[in-house]
Amino acid sequence: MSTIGPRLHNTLSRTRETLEPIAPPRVQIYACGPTVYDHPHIGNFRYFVWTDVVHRFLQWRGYDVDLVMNLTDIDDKIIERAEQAGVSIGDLAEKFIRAFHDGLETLRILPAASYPRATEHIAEMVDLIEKLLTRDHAYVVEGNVFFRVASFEDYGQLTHLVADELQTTDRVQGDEFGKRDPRDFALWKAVPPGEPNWDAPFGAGRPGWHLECSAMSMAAFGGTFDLHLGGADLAFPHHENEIAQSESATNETFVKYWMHCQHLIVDGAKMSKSLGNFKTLAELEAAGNDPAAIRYLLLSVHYRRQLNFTDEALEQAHAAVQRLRETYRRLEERIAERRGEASPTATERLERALHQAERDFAAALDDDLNTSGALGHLFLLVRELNAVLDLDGEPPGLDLMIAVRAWLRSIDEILAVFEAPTMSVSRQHEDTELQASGPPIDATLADLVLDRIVARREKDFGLADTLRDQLKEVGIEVEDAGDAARWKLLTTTRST
RNA sequence: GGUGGCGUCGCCAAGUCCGGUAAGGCAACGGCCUGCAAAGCCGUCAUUCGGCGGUUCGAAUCCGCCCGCCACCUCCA
Repeated sequence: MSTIGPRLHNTLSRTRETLEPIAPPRVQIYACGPTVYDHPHIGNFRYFVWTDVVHRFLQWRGYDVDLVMNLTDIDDKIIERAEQAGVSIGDLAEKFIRAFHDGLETLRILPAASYPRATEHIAEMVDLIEKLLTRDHAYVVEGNVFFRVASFEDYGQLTHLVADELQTTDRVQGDEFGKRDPRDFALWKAVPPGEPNWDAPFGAGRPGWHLECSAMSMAAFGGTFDLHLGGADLAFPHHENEIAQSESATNETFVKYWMHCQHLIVDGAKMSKSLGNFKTLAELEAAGNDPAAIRYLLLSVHYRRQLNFTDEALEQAHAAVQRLRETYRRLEERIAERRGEASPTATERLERALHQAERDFAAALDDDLNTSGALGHLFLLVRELNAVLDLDGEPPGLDLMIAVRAWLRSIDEILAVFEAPTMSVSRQHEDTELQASGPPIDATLADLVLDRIVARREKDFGLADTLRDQLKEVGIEVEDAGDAARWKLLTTTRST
């Protein structure tokens, strides 16, 4: 690990700050997780992929990352949906927790160290409320407990929203429940009998939303920790309230660095069911999109910028991923061949490109996770590498090619887009073994690829072309490579 | 009304904090390679960064004004 940490944009100071963890090399990260009332959508996954990039990058950078992501498994929407569906809250939550984990796996998001659930930390939340009541930071109204925002002097430090300037919405007006100040928020909600509730000294009820993150982060890390992640929409009021209730209870600085990921929009507009532009990962997958292309698109735009998710952007991401994989594959092939005498010119050229890429890629990510910039530097190496691999009979030195491969593997520890499922088929034809490989397809189609190699060997180009057209019909493109053809899937990216 | 952000090549998108004369990807076009392709390579592709002023030897980057777009504003990542 280099001694100087990366610079990250801290929402608190609104500037880039050098990361200085409380107890290096450990970095404690708490990331707001999903409320499990529905299938996660692609916007959720932009955020989850980003938390993964933070996780993987800091790990790559030598930190010992301790990532905790909560699961909100009790809230108004969950209760509502469970009732509609006629299932228990637990079953509903369980179903969407599974969907969430499936999505993480699809997008190659590393598991967090733990996924604490709100319903498993009710006791800690009750303790926290009692502490706040004792310190006069909270008050009870008919079984509801509210946090008294006026009692916390620094309220608003994160988002700089001034109470008088806030737009009054119906939601605020309709949700008073006897609050003394509109800014006050529920720590504990008295609930009608019949709805799920937990016993507490101030009456049966269930916890307010903001409380769980304070309670669970404290359970994991104590009163103060390094880095708190969340979506842009959570800064206010969720995180503002977390700070207020946590610091009021502990008198400690709750979090050193806050980072927020900007939202994703679809075709230039906010994703919403009424606009018909609501996309879930499961739908995108079912439509035949490469998960790596989705991941690439989600991480290729700087996290503090809105990302416009379109079919065209997805296609472009797919093309970019194909290029990376193709170059990596060519490199592996060359390393395996080990033929030709190393050319000093090629070696020198590639060496320079590698060193530059190593330096610039890391520098870009160090500068507030500039993934777009980092990818730009990566592609400069890709071009040089391809050019050098094209110099037939004058390969770069083997050790250097191995070093380049090692570096590509290393950065893929962050990007996680190189790996692609493949299948291979072969056939004995006369005295030669014919081979073909590509992404998994139907065996009979793979057979046609082999038939085509035979046709080409026999110079029956008419048949070869017919077979190629036939395969193209079903979305498979064949690339000739002597007796070992490759195929790839034509870009089938479409979102729905 | 308040807060945050954005407007850079046909499309996507860095660069703006720390001013020095426009990364990268996709697409397109010409060439090499190929039986033909694909992939890859070589070359072409923004005298210009929403507009207008200002500061400066020099501005996409700093300052002012204006235009347009997006998001958030009390339980949506």
